[in-house]
Amino acid sequence: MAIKLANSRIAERKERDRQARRGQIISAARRIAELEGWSNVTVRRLSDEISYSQPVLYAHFGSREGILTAVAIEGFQELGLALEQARKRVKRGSAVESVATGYLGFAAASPALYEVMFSLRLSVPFGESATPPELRFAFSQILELFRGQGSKSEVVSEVFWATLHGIAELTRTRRFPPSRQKERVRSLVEIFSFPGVETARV
Amino acid sequence: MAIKLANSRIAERKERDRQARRGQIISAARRIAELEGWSNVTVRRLSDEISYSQPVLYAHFGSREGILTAVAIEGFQELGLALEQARKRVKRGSAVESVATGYLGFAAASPALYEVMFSLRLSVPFGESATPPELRFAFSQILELFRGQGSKSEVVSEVFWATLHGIAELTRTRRFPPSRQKERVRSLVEIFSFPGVETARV
DNA sequence: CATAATTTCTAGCAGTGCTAGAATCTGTGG
DNA sequence: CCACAGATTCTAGCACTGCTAGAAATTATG
Repeated sequence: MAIKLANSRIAERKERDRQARRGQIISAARRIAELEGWSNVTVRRLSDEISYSQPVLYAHFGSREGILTAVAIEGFQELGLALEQARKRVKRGSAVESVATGYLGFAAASPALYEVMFSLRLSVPFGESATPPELRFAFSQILELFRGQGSKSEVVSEVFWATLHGIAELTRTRRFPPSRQKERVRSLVEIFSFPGVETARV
Repeated sequence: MAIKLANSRIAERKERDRQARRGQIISAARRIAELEGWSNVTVRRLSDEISYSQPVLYAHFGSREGILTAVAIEGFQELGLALEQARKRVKRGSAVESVATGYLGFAAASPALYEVMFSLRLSVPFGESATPPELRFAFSQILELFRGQGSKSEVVSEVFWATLHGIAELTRTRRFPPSRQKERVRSLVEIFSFPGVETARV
């Protein structure tokens, strides 16, 4: 018994170390990507940053794409939380406006993170069951906004999300000048304010 | 004089050959990208396809990215023409609907082309004067749709474009199931039909 | 035809993602 | 404390990438 307990403690410690290293890799990847772009996130570079050899990274993530996917999922987690906050504690204006601002703020604050979340196409369609729960959670925050729209709510949510994504992407890739962003949000909020949506203004 | 004329004829022929080869490269790149993805569009592969060595490609485009940029610009040209057609000969429904359908049809028909048009960020912001005219032309087709909106027309056009781009991207990267696309377009058209926009239905 | 100019190719560099097999380190029995 | 078994980590290398200097071949001209 004592042996088994000692064993499990060692196993736990190993697992902790493992998770810590995993976190280091992901965080190094995010940092480099945000500062120097994803093309500079190479396996060799990451292995230097965490002072391990390359095969260690492959033991963790299987491939370079596996690393990017892990970062992307972390990003969806954070986006979901940000949208949840924006929706729940609406300070001024409508919930739609709050979520829109939160979404675009997220994309603008971490452009490389946002890029990896949407540039690499996960193999599984969003509608299916194998979709990462982090992605579902983030989208559910938008769905919640248009709950009162009956059967249309899902389609309206999709179009709203598409608009936010479009603005984020066209801003990130410099097709939109950043100067008019506030006016875009105003226009977007106006467009997506139907009866039944929480649009009460203070 | 006769010599000079002969000279210029030779020069012309060389220029023709040059342009033909340029076209071959671009078209090979498009074909491979559409069939096997952009990661399979390598300089070596292209040089094989056109039966020339690699340095010839660099003489034409300077870099791999130069090739992709040339393809992207060709794409904007075609998108602009497609939108112009969609806007001018509106068969049934509103011009907004026609342009939306045309836009999404273009993106769905040539996903790799659409990808390269927006994934690689050209260095120059869209608003500035150095923007490729092909891109300006394409956007002007959308601007034309909301001409009657006064000072808001530019912002509304941007948001409309963003929505189309968002739907196209989220569909391409499998976040949206393709099944509901018609409903999305219907919802989008409803949302963007203000007074003053050509919304006359047959 | 010989020479000059242009075009094209060969061969190679430095870097990439990835992996097989060697080396090392860790925990456990005596 | 030591020797061994198993897990962990590293070294060294493959096949590929974008790109380019200098050699070779082709073309046009006196």
